[in-house]
Amino acid sequence: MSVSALRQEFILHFGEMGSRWGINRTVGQVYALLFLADEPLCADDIVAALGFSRSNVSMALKELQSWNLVRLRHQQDDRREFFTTPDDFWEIVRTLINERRKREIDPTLTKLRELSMAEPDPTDRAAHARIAELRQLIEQMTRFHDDLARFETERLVAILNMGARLGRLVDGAGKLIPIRRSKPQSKG
Amino acid sequence: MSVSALRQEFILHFGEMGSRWGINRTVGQVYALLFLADEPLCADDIVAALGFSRSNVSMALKELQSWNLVRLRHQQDDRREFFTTPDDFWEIVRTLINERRKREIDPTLTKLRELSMAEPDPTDRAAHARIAELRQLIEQMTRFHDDLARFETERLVAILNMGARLGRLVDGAGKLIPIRRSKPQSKG
DNA sequence: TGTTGTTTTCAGAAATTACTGAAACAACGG
DNA sequence: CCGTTGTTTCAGTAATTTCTGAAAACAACA
Repeated sequence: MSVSALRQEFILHFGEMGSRWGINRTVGQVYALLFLADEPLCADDIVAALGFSRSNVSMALKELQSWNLVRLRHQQDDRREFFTTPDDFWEIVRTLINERRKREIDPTLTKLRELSMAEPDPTDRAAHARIAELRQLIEQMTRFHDDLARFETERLVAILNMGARLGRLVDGAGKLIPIRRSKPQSKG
Repeated sequence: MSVSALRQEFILHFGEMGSRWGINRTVGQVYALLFLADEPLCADDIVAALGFSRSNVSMALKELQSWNLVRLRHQQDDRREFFTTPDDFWEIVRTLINERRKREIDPTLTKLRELSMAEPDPTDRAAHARIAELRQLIEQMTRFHDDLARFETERLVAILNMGARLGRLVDGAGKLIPIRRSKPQSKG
């Protein structure tokens, strides 16, 4: 299978960026190919298009599945497995954020909770406090993420588009400006 | 220099997570050590604490400087360079986001802009459209980030703490709900 | 200028990660 | 049960990244 110059360049870019994104070249290229593909592809299509070994493609697909970045499809009267990426870009964004959080943040949060349990040695007073502060910061951010993740896409996009106007909700000292008839609130 | 059990565990964790975060073990451990340190450390302190070679520590410090994650300090009557991490956690968060964006997103945005310039081959119509859509999505998100990045920390934290209440600003169809007496606004 | 204390560079060694081909495995139709 | 078609596993190899020690470069100063 031949790949147009446009696709080629996109695919190669994803391959190169892969290492920065925490995936390898093969995974990056396979994802890019599927992302642009006009119809679902099977493993051998991918081998034909990219020239990796069959087993490498198999590994890459497994990795992409573990990231929830591809969907598996079966076609009528065909035993082969076909793969696509979701059509909805916002779904892809959500998936990426969730998976990265799972891999890059959650294990550290667990560790920080564990560490801030134990009563510190007197010489570690400051370090212990700093660990607790980091834990609180991460908890605050993940709580925010949990809140946003519940919104439907429309609402998220609307908030995104508010951009700088969000600042008007809050005064410079971090106090909420009352919206409609709710009571003013001060921060923790 | 000996390191307490608490610090040790924190440092080892950062070393292990390093590869997921796009830095290597040495860089992760050096950062963790500095993060918990009660006072600025020089390169030899780090060698003594972690047991890496002097040159490896030098590389790691250079890498951390390229990430803007450490501050360089000089002490009275001492030629050596001492390093610290910023005290302000939110500053660290901003730095991390900025640097990751610079490394993981901006190059791709540049590439996508380049690719969506060229007039596509007829067979690439759909792929071209998908690239353009991806470009727009990333532009929308980076624009949002630019907006938020201008806020002072107080304001950001207040927005973070609003969490789920942000959803009330916007109705289910993505329309802004008028705040106070401003005119209703519709999106894009 | 030379001396001393420091940081940086760099070529190669060590460790890790990515990739391959061959074999094992699974599902299905005769 | 066998053969066909497709997927996965795995041991070994290739490629890449990390780390080191030695040497070079640098900066401050007598």
